[in-house]
Amino acid sequence: MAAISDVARLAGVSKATASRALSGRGHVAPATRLRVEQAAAQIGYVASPDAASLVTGRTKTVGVIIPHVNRWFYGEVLEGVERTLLAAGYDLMLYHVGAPGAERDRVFDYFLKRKRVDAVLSVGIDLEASELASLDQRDKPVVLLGGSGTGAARLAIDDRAAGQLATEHLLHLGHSRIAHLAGTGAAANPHAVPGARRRGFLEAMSAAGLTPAGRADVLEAEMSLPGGYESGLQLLGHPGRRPTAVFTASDEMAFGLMRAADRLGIAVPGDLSVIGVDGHEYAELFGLTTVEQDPGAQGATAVGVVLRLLGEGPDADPLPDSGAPLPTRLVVRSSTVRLAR
Amino acid sequence: MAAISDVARLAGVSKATASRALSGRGHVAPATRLRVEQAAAQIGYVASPDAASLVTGRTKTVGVIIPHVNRWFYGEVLEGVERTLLAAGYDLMLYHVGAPGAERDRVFDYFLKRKRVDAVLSVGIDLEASELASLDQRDKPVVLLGGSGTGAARLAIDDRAAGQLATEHLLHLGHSRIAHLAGTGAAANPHAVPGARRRGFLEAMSAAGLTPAGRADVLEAEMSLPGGYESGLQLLGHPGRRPTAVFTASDEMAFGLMRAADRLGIAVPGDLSVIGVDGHEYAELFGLTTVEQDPGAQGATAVGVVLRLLGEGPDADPLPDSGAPLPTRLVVRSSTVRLAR
DNA sequence: CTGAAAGCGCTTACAG
DNA sequence: CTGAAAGCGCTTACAG
Repeated sequence: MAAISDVARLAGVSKATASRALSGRGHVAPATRLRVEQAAAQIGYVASPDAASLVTGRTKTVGVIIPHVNRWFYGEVLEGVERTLLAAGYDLMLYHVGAPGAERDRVFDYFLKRKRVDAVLSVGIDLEASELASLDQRDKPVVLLGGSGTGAARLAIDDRAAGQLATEHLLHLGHSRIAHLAGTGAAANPHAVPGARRRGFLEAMSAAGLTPAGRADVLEAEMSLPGGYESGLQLLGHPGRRPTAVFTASDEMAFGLMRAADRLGIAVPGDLSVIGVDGHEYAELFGLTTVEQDPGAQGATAVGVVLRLLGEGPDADPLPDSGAPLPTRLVVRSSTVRLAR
Repeated sequence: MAAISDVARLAGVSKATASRALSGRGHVAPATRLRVEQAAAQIGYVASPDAASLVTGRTKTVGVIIPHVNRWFYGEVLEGVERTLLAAGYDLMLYHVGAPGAERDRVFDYFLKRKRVDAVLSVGIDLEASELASLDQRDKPVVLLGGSGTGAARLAIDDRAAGQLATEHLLHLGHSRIAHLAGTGAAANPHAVPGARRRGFLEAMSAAGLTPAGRADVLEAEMSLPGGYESGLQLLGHPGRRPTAVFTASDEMAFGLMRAADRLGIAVPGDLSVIGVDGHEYAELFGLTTVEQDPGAQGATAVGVVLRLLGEGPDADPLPDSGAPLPTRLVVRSSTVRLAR
């Protein structure tokens, strides 16, 4: 394995000069630089990042913690994060973090505590105070994309507004009997994503002088297709009064709900209007109206913040206003129509 | 940042002893070990992996290269890989590798060439000879899960057999006019996944004395839902004779095809039987018959091979027979029925 | 512009 | 069972 000393010897300079020539830090005579570069190329020299990290204290690695990798939204984010990180010459260390428990503790207490990452990007995770404290203690930048947690830079769409907009769209179409399929924990934790979307729903309803008629109109389930399907069957299969429109907390839930409607012989949008949140890649094909967001771009933006906190990039580049929510837009397709009277 | 010298001082031992006590390598008196452990816990000491790597030459990190993270199959694999790697105390460095080109070269020439990973796990990538050579040169284990490439340990289902089985299932139900939606490049590269599945299809057809009637019966498209939708419209919208059954190279393609059929007023399975490959999480909900595989388990198995090549785990643990294909099974649901006569 | 030297934080023969 | 010393492969003040 070629070391920098080999390069130095071949180029007839000291290790220090070779290092400077290759890294671009410090002044080196152009002719010398050329000789060093040729020597390096000749023996296929690649610097050992570990050795460099040891002295610089920087690993050029960002740790990404994420609750699912096989869910559309997170996959998109991850792809945007990876692309942006690699373009900046950074490695991406991936950590899948589930529900609180031993495995999760291990990620925080062991993997993230070591000096292996320069920063942590937390995607869609509800960070507990102790976890955030443990990260802060390391004195490394922590950036949150979605999820919840206080004290770190956080980027997110306005989930409450998204829920409100989706609901208002349905109200605007003349619906009044509107149900909501919320994500798990929506009622218990009003500040996490499911809770915020649910609040938007409730606020829009009460602003319209409508209160969901009892608990039956807000069901909680996993924000996945099966979650939407199961809770959809529960909602639509009930012999009582049926809603004419449903706002689901995610597009995947909406797909499940549509499937459930199909099974029960309920036509969308004839008998039932459906709106989701996300802008899932399948939404267009299914004609799903949705409040769209761009997870890939969000991942790229979040990495941009991480990089700036690490002092990379144009010096003067200011941090984006993390107070401003990430963009969303209403995309109306065929799943929502004016209520027939 | 606490260093091992701090631990040593606090425990009243040398750095060498502290290192041995903490790592468990080499003999240390039980009482000494206890004192060192308490000292470490007291100051929250965590060893620097970079420093350790420098001397041991091992990074306890595996590089994973993958062509998509936001496709169901790959997401599942990645989750299985991540879980298994973390359980073994390894970090996962993620590299998204696309079509040949500058970005892809950068991953091989820069990121993977450094001494940062102990092994490389390539998931579903068709590795070129030069790329494989570049990895081999590093003298690190390389394991392939799916995809193609020669000279490295490779785990995969038998894609040809999967294509054959799917086709035979349709033949068995009395279908003879059967079309195939293949993945991109199937005809050009018979040894990569799309090509192997296509070969299985063609072999089963000719064994039954049937030849697909011209090119129209084998279309190529992206192995995604939109790919299946577009090529499905092309196939089913054609005014000529229509197939009574279709074998799609993936479940996601099948979903797209079913959507296309729906749009054209063709009933599944009444007018058209459909079978896919994968065992996608949505397959059950859509009633899709499929040749199921378990990507999560495959990822875990592949990591097992990597770990054994790295000398981890029970010594005597033999390598699994990489000649034997990974398991698949036919799951019959409502999308395939006997041809009405 | 260049070099000699120190040092980043560990682990591992080598002695004892 | 334990310690002193060397060294992994770099980078960075410090001189010159």
